[in-house]
Order: sequence, then C-alpha cells, then structure tokens
Amino acid sequence: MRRYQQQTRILLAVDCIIVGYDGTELKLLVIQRSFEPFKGQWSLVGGFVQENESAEDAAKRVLKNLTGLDGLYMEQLQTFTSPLRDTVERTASIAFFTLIDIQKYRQQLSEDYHPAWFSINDVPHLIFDHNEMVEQAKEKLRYKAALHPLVFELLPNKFTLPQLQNLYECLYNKTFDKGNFTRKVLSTKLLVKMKDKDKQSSKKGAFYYKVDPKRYNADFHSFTNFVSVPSLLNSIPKK
Amino acid sequence: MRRYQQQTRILLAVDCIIVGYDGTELKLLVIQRSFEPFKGQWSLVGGFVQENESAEDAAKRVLKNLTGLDGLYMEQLQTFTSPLRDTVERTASIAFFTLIDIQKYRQQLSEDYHPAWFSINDVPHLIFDHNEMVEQAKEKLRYKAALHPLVFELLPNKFTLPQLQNLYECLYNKTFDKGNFTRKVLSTKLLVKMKDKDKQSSKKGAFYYKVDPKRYNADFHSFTNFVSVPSLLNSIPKK
DNA sequence: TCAAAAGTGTTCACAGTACACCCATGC
DNA sequence: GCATGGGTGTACTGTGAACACTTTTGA
Repeated sequence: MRRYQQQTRILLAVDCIIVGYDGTELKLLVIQRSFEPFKGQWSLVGGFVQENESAEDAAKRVLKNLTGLDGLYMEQLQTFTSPLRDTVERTASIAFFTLIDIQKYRQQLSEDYHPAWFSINDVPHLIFDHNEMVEQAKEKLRYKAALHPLVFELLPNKFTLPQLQNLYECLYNKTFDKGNFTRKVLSTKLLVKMKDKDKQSSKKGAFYYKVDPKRYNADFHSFTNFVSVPSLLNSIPKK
Repeated sequence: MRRYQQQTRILLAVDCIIVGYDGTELKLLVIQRSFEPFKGQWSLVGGFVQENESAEDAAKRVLKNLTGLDGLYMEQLQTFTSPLRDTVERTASIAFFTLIDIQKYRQQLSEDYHPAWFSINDVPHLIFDHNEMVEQAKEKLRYKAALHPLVFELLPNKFTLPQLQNLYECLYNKTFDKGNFTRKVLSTKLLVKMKDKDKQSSKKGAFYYKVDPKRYNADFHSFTNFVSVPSLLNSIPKK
C-alpha cells in the first residue's frame, strides 16, 4: 500500500461550460486564452484551484470574475484526468456546467477576456479536451431539463409560455404541440401568471409568467417531466 | 491571469463505491484502512492516481487488485475537493460508482484488505467524507436504474423475474405488482427466457432469464423505464 | 376584415395500476 | 388435496398526442 509521501501531486483546474439562451438559440460562452501555450485560441472559462478553496469555490470565483454575477446555477459534470490532456504539465480539470440568464450577463461582461457567444450547435475548435466537455454538458442539459425545472435559469425573470416552449424546442430540436405544452407546464403550478403581456412577437400578445420561488425550490428534485421520458431518451444521441 | 508555475499541486485519489446484491439486499463493500492515520477504520476502496494513468485507470487498477475482476460497471460520480477533507495533506478524490455481481466476486476476494459487506442502509462510519460519497451513490443508483438497465450488473448471468423484482423492490423500498412488473420487463425484449427453472424459492419454480447482450448494448441509453418517472422522483429523498 | 399567434376543448390510444384468477409442484 | 409462489387475463384510469376551434389585436 502506497503512502502519501511517494505520490505525484498534480495541478487541479476548473473549466466552466456556460450556457445561455438568447431567445432564439442556445449559446455557449467561450474566451480567448490569454496566455501561452495556445494563447489567443478559444477556450472554456477556467482557472486553477487555489490552496484554500474547493473546486466549487474556484468555479464561483472564475464566474464572478468574468460575469460579475453570483449565485449562478452550477453543477459538477465530470473530471478529466487523462495524463496528457494538458500539454504543459499534468492537470486534472473538473468541468462545471453553468446556466446563465444572458440578459443579466450582458451588462456585466468583462471584456478583458475577449469572450464570445457561439451557437451550441456550432462550437469552434477549443483547446485541450474542452470540446468533449461541451458535448457532455449538452447531453446533461437535455437529460436533466426533461426531469427538472432547470431551464428557468436560462430565462429572464419574466417570460411568456411561447418563449419557454421555444427554449424546449431548441433543446430537443423538435416541436411541441402548443396546447399540450401549455397545459403541462401550468399543471405543475410552478408558474405565476402576471398581468402584463409581451406584445412584441404577436398581435394578441402573450401573458408574462414568473417562477413561484417557493414552489421552485421545494419541487426542484421532485418535478414531473415537461418532456415525456420516452421522447427524452429517443432524443439523446447515442455515444 | 495566473500561470502554471505559481499554482499549488495536490494529490489526486480515487474512491470506489462498490455495490452488490446478495439476493436479499443491496450491499456496500468497504475495507479496513491499512495505514495511518485512521488505520483500521472503515473506508471505501481507493488509491492514489499514478503518474501515467487517468483516474479511470486508477479505479480499474484498484478494483482489479481487490476483486481480481475486470470490466466492472463503473462511472464517475463526483469529485470531492474540500481543502480539509483529508487530514494529512490536501487530496482531491474522484468518487467512482461501481456495480458488481457479488457471486463472481466471492471467490476472488483478496483478504489482504480485510474487506466487509454492509447493508447499504446500514453503513458504518467511514473515514473522511466517504459516507457522503455513499449517499450520493445511492441516489445516483436509484435515479439511473429507473431509466437504464443498470441493475443487471448486480445479478448473476442467470436470474429469475422474481429475483429481478426483489432487486427493484430493495432499490425503491416499495413493492411492485407481480404481473405488471413481469409484463413491463418482458416488453423491453431485453431478456431471453431459458429452459431451466430455479426451484429453490418455490415449488412451481421460476424460469431463468439472461440478458440479450446485443439488445443490452444497443439499448442501454434508450431504455424505457421499469419504474415510472413520477414514482422515481417521489422516491428520491430531498437533499 | 383578414392574418397571425395565443390560448382552449375534445377525442383517441395507450401505459400504468389494481386485482382476480389459473398453473405447477412439493408436501 | 392443498398451500405456495409463479404466471396470465382483464377492466379501469389518467396521461400524452393530435388537432379542431375560439380569441385577440394590429395592419
């Protein structure tokens, strides 16, 4: 049995897959790497884990630095540990999956990093194994969003049901029946109807809704599915 | 932007949550730690990631060492990185979730580690944050087994439908209707009926079935649920 | 008044559930 | 023959899917 002293110590990094929704499609936020090697190439937002912080702390720090925002939805995806994944020195990277309201983000954007949004279906070549991380995040998002009310993290506080439907349609790349979608969403009692309407996208106008925070927090884990499970499973591409 | 040179390097370990099923209940395999500190205390099976291996390689090595078995079902659960989780020196640990056919295991068991099986509902105090890892694994297993045909990894090659049902009943701590369960399982076409019966648990005897490997591999990701999704979600304890 | 999008109602098929009943066998 | 557990048949119910229809309003 090997003891502590004899072991190799390695660098530990975090990389964030930041997903947003601009009203039309799902977007991924990437930056231009600011140091060598591969300076100037597209990369996920990331950083090294510091001495007195956990990986979660590190991810929060990195996100705050870039966006100015706290309290973003964030979860561990997977840790990438292939010995040669980083060409400089062995580094394990914990990938974090993050959802962001693209509206809130816009104002706070720090330009130092030369960030850019890409359509999630058209991601450029990223350094190291970052493209693989993105693929995993996409799969996870589709999987989880069918069972839990994740997607509200991607929407502004006020949104309409057609907007919500469009988001689901982007996510699963299929169309849903208007009527059935509305009924299913409202049957969860998760949304509160507001008095005002969005009139931009139609003449009649669609009522705004907001998430009922009490129910949202209570029901996050025990949520019934907007997307039926067979259709969820059929939508997920085989590995 | 910090550079590589300035960063802290830390130890990277793997810990395996090894789950088995003895025909009556779900079991967790733990060992007695063989070195200080906490020598002799219960611990998950683990080890340090070596210089030229990935975390997956390390987990496979550790499992092979302990059980003599290759090709066990294994997936990354989460990485634990709290700075003080290991009292000796900062160590990040990648938790792996492993399913094993307890029968195959028995013969191969290396006694060097003083391993022991505990009921998964009655796990002793484990070192560091290992109990937390176990809790996560339990949740993950229940979640995933409802959507994917995971549980066959826990059963011998030949098994009866009542055995399978009992396994699901352990997992979700509820009873299922015999007839409905049978129909649902068989409707997946995943199982092949054999000619012989198990006569140990009843006079009539129950036919053995085996997994059709072709369908198993093809359908692993696109599997319909044995357990309905609302009941899955209701079964999962809130965090 | 017409087009366009929001929102409602209705029907149908099927999956989940409950439960009665038949079957094979050892004692 | 009868108790025991395996296995089948069937009726009820609720949900998902399809689609026709009404509503609102700007042009």
